[in-house]
Amino acid sequence: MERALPPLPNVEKYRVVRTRFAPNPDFYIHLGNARPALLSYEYAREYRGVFILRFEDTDPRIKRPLPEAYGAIKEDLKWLGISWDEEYVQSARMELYYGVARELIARGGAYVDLCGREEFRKLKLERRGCPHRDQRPEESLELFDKMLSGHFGEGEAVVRVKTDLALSDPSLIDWVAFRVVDTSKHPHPLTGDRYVVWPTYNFAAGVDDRLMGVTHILRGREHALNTLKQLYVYRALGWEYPEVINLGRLRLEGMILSKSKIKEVLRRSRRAGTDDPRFGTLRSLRRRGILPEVVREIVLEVGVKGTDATISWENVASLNRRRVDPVAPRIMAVFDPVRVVIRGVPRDPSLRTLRLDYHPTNASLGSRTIDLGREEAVELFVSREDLHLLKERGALRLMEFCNISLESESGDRVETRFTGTELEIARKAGLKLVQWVPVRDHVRLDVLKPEGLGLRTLRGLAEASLVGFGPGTLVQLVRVGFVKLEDVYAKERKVKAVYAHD
RNA sequence: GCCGCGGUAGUAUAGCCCGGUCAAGUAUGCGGGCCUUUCGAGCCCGUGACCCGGGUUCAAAUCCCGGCCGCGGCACCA
Repeated sequence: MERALPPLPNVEKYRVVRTRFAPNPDFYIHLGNARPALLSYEYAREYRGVFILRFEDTDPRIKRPLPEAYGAIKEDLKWLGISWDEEYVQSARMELYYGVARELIARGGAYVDLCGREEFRKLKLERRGCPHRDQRPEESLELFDKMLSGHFGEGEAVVRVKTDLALSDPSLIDWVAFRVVDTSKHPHPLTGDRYVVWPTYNFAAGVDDRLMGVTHILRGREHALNTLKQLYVYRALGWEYPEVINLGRLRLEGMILSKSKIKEVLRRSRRAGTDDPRFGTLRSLRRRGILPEVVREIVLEVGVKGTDATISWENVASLNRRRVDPVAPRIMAVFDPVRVVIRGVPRDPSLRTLRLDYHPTNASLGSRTIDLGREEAVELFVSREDLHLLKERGALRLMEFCNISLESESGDRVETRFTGTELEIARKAGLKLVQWVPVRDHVRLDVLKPEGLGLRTLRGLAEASLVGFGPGTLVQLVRVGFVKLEDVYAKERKVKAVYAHD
């Protein structure tokens, strides 16, 4: 059951509701980004409004855009079921920002400051303005043009928005709206070295929200201060600020979500990709077989709140399992395989050729046959940990096949005897039901499984029919868990999969 | 230097704005039962919590004050 979203504030003030999602394309987006994205989209839809996607790529130096991220983010949004009506890239709107800057300076709402970061900081903490604060707008405009023409190097000149020297929070005082970035050294992936004067987030985002007619902003709580900053631009230009809803953070327990940590893992581990199953990126979740509906469900459940929420992986797995269980084919696979020889299995064809459904209730998934051959002894693999069950009780039930009892065991050779096919007898005897894989016909199966911050490859064997499924299929390995197939090599009889959850 | 947020069962959260319907809801976990050729899923039953202290009130998880603990953010990142 999905919770209904609370109504947006002051919708009646606007002709149409316009919301936006504005990621920095410096990296792939993660579950945390899904919250504002999904909520903004949902609200736009609910109010028959407009949803805008805006790439905020105005820092070619520190948060340098990743060329492939633009497309990857769009892909991830589509995966989530999000579509957008308008799309913008800030680095393509530079002239617009310059125009607004000129107007703001002309109105005395901003000035060009040549004091340098440290000097300004010192003055600011004493609540004193720097000399440039009082220069005439014409002077600032002139300096601004010099900035644009490349006259100043990095750190030599900035445009500051005039706020209030008496502000108790010094970080608000005359914040920087434009700075110089040496794009000959740090070229922007889209515009190269065409621009050297770049708007800061607060300027570009603040201006764009106005220019794009955004009515309701849903963004992270960490932006609370930014709203106050942007308000000075709005006031100076006589604009009215949109409605703002600050959202708390969404974390995923046991998963690496932060960009910096992901990048660190990426640096350290050669085989890790941006969709590494340990990450909380949307592509990682997708790779692990988490359904987009589940992400949606979680985000809507957590709701439109300013409080942080930590989602437990158990919860994610549980929600996903509920949706996946009815449609995932069930296959037997064993890990750490041990060969078990079964004597005395009748050569009855109905016993030696098993026809098994892929799902107990979902008939549309079909079935497969397992041929156990006609040799005197039937040989199967079971998992080593299940061998203990056999040793403890002296007997075991091989699922869908027969009951066996232990005869002898030495080293890796386990001799057992067929004792019948009756499930009821096994039940009454309290035998464990165990999955198995025939020796004469099976495929190799490697499952990549995150364990804490590590990653392990479980090497095992699976029923041969596994190669009949294509990459991307979610299958349930009986008594093991759900895995998503990644690579299926039918000829080589090998399958690679990623562990989804229990 | 400054700004802000939060502390509810093992875990994650709802409720708090607008005090009574909260002897606190949901999910997960755990225990038990039913069902089942999985130790899974489903269904049923059960388990277990309002950080501490003070105040306001007929009544406080909810409002106020203090304390303790945890977390986040800004200052030419977005």
